[in-house]
Amino acid sequence: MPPTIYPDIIRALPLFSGLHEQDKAALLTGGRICQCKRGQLLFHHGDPVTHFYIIISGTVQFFRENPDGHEKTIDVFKAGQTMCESEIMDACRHHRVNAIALDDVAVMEFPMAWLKDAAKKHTAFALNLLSSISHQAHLAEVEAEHQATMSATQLVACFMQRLCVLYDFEPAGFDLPYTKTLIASRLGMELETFSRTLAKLKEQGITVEGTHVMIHDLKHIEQYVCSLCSVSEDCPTHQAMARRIATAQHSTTQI
Amino acid sequence: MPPTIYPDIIRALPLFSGLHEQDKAALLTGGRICQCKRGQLLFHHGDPVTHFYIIISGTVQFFRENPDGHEKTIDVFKAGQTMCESEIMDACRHHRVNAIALDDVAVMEFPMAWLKDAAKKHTAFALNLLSSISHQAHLAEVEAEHQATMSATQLVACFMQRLCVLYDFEPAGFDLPYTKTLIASRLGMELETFSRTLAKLKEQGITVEGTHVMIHDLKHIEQYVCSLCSVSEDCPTHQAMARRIATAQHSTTQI
DNA sequence: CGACACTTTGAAGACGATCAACGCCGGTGG
DNA sequence: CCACCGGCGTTGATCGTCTTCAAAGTGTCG
Repeated sequence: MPPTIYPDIIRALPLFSGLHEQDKAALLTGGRICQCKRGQLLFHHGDPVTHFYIIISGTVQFFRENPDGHEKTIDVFKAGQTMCESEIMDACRHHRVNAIALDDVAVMEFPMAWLKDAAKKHTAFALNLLSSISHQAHLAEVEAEHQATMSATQLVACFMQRLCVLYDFEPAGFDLPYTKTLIASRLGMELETFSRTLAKLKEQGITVEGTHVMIHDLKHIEQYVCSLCSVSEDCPTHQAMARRIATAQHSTTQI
Repeated sequence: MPPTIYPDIIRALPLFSGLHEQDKAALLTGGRICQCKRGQLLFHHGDPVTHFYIIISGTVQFFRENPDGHEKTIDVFKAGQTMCESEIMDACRHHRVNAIALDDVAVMEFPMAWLKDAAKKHTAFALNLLSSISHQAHLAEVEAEHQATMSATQLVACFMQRLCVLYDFEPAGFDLPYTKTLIASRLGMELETFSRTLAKLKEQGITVEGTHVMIHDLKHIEQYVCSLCSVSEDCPTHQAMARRIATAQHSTTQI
């Protein structure tokens, strides 16, 4: 297969950085591209884990149901993100969540053994994988801490910040990339609570009208949200936001 | 150095499984044993990350302070557990938490580069590390979900279950391995809430008197706590509890 | 015996969940 | 073209849960 068929988003993945071009090309032949229509389940909670996935385009939701019918969104993935690496490396045999396509999705899927073999064969790949999973672990730990200690308002403010970093949005004005229902479920709160929280956020300098968000005072939000992690140099979200704050100061005082 | 000086707890670590004895011995020469008195800080939030640690004996607490003086316990580690591998592999330069010795602690510490080199040199080591960090990530994700969806009572019941698995306690009767203050802080709730929760737990079949805990109906607790993860085959806590439940059924109906 | 850390208990208040009603919008079908 | 519907979001009222503040009980150790 000519390597040109692989989207740039895959070739540029940090997971493959440090590999020789020919090794990368050889690895990529192990996967196949797979299209999912909006609403299609990629896998169910309880299904055997069979593949590692890289999202080429579209959005995938991980969620779990508990018997009383409630659904909790575990995470939402966009193009360029990978799925199930930790399930595979943890030797976890069955999926712990449901995965559903929120819109039309293209993923590249690789058999489970491919991931383990790639890590065995290429030291660089193994280190990239370690780095990526370590980072996942960190995010999850921070999330657990936030859920345990933050108010709903803080959680939402924090989420808005992270959105800007993940999607490279301009904090001064951007549109929510998915529905409020989904965001509320992602943050583990009720839609009603989320809705009311948006009003309170105005006091903190975040205006939300419809799907449009404006963060007026980045520095204040930074403080409001992460009084928690006062030493913030290592938090990528904070680093990215700090860069934006610095940039904003060079431009007009009020955007 | 003769390998016999290394405690069994280190030689038996899953991290070293699959390595040749001589490789393992060579690796172990890269570390040194380090004693910490009760109350001593192993490192501060914000300090540069310098070492990977394996606990030989004693208990270490990870915690974070936010400006308003509140402390949140991030995690508590016992002998046989490792610390800071994900900070190192995530290329995180500064510690994200404080680490303090809760009692007299012995750790084996290895320079940061040792961990990366070991992963580069030994495929088996890299895979063990991947497995261990993936597992950490999973635990953190589950914890985040629990914090977002469970009541205080459920959180405590769930914690009691995990204690039994981690410390190999007999659910029918065991003593809490650390103070209630610490447990409350670990679970992200106030001591008062924790204390009141213990009374409510009686209704669910868990009796707590002083530091002594008795779980009367394992099956019921299993259901009460993890109505969340109805497909539970993959959760090690559930597996371990399931085994205990099965065992309990072979003995007297009422313990 | 007193100091101190740890824990329990009570009363008040804040916060989020829940239930219910309604507004908005896009699509479908008559 | 309009009526109807379903998904989405807002708003209000109420209730239960957890936090907060305050006081007092328990235990250990010098």
